[in-house]
Amino acid sequence: MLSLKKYLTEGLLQFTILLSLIGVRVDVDTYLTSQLPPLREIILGPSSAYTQTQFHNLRNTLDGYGVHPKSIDLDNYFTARRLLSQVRALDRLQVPTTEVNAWLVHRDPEGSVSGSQPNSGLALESSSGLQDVTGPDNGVRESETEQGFSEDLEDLGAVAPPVSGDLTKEDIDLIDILWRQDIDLGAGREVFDYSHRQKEQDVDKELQDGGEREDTWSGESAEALARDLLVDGETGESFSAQFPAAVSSITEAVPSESEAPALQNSLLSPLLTGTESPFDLEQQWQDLMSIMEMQAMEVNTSANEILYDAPPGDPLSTNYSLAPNTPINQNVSLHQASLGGCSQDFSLFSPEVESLPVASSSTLLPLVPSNSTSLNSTFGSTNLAGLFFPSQLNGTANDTSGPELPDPLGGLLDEAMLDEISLMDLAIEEGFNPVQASQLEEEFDSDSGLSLDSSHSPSSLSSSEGSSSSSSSSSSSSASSSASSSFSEEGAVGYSSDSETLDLEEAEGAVGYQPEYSKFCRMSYQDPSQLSCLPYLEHVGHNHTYNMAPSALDSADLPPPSTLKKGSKEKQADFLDKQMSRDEHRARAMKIPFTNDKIINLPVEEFNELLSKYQLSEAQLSLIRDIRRRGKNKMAAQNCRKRKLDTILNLERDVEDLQRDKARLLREKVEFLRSLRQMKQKVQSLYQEVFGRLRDENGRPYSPSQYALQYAGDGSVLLIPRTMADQQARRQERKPKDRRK
DNA sequence: TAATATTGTCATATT
DNA sequence: AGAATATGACAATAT
Repeated sequence: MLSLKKYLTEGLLQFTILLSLIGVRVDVDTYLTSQLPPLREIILGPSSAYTQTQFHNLRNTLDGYGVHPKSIDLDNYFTARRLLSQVRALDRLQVPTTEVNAWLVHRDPEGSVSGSQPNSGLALESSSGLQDVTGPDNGVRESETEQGFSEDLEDLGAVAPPVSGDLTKEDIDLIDILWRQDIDLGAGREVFDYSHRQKEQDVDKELQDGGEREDTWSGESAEALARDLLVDGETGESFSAQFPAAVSSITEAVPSESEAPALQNSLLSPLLTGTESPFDLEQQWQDLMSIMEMQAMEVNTSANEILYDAPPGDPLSTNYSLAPNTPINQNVSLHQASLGGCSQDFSLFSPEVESLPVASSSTLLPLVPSNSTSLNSTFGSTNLAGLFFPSQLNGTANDTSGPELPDPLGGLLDEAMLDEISLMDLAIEEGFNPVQASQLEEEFDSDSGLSLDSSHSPSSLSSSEGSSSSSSSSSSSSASSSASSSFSEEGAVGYSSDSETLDLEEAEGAVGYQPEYSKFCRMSYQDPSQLSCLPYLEHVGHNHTYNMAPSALDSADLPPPSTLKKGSKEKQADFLDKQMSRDEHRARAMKIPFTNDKIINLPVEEFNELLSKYQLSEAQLSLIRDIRRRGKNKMAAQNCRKRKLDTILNLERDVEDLQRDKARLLREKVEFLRSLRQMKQKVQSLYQEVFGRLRDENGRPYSPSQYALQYAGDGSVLLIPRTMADQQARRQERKPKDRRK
């Protein structure tokens, strides 16, 4: 048996956890408010309920255990889905619909940029938001560029393919599992929590059911990846054939700003011709992305590394690494001077790299230490990438660790998230099955926010006093499916027999139902079997019918009279005496002419009427009044305790829901980051594509060190000298800094 | 028998 | 003002 004290204590702990969770929420909200307004509602709903919880409003029914009204949960579910779809929408680059116009606004044949400002090119590019993706930049640098990227992406009209969804699911699942673990480990109360056990059973089911989903994509994606990799004959760039980058029109502006249709064709033809249908391309992209995601997951072994430090085999993550130094980046910059900003990203597309994730992560880890040779061999593709890109570009991209703007996304990876991620890593290390995880995630999502919704159930609110209502507390009571069992267990005086009708009466202080109470009470004591419904209430089977008249007990509690013979009558009487409450004994001693049941449960008027019918001594009247008072208080105490218990259980449920929400938000956050990474890569690739095909009036390619493409707000792309780009970049850099200070 | 859990009772506050 | 109810604290009882 579990003690109520323990329960209370646990409830308090849960409440504390809840508060802490709320604190976390603030952070999350800050990050996601713009994109995810509903999240705030989801979280605030339950939290607000706690502050306003009033026991008066709680139903005293223990029913509803295991009952999960799903209304709110569905909201959460759909909200999450919608948000995810939005995120994924960002991921889809539909370049074909984008019109790219390259204008040569200003020409600087002298190449002063490269000469006077050797590193300016880098700075410029990073500021424009392109370079950071490719470069071995550290976290700081990356952060600065990221903003520009997202904006640029929006300008490009990026739309998300469902591809990323498949990839991220696995990750999400893993995170989910971790979270579940966390919850399970932290929930000591589960031992006696009936509902909790049910949940656990559900989880087990989920684990069993969800084995089939994930296996399919990984293998296919690898093939698709290899098949999609192309190397551009002219530039040497390796890029994915599925690359949706279909530039509808690229206009090179000569100094006179006249269009050059020839260039347009030259640019577009290679991209558009020979590519497969858009659908296939997207599918292939999905596969590719999925592989990259998988790679990232497997490579990451330490909690903090997962997003912040880019593991050697995870080029994607390098973009988000907060740690200044990443082994692979260092190696690249030091030993492969030619490695271009984009080269690293493109390395992902190389079959070698792709094959890595398939292998166990252990193979990758040994490479982490600054072992240039191993890295080179492992990431041979990077060498190729370096060759593909002009040296100038590479040089600029390589290492510019100047004062950079903090990555706007960097804030997303706060301490809390680190913890979460670490958990995820642990789960991975412990051999969690991604397939199961995915399955869990599905179930998990569907269940999230259950209690939240239930807390808002109208019926519960209307129950007692309209003045204030604690949504959380009322939720459980609203579910009256198991009302009968719980009620009978504690012998609760008809209070909760009919939650709906009684509540209304109670609100008005009506006592009309009380005459029924004795019946309920008797029945409840009569039928101990019902007590077993709730494990922690089994003990309630004791007969505490102190206030019940002996006559009532005779009919109700005694075994069949036939079995009792004359000799047993005395025993029976003794038994009855023992069964009687103290007040009943007193009443009998005082020869009270009516039952305690009536004394206690009769309405005032009837009670007074009853008293008037008899000639009672002062002592008798006093005893009757005490009996009535004590009896009512007894019921009140029972109800009070029941309400308290409900409140605690509801709080516990709310905590679980909040934890679920937190996990979900975390998953979404990770997914956001992942999408952003992918988008940056795509934009970088597109940039290289477009820039590499630009030709001046003499048919010669522009030098990356002297010119740069710049995205305009209207979606167009301008070819401008790096000097100008540099200036603009600086301007953009300062603004955010100033705002912060 | 000790420890724990449950229930009853009282005092008090609230409705 | 009085009755009913709620609730914390403690006692009594049961397991």
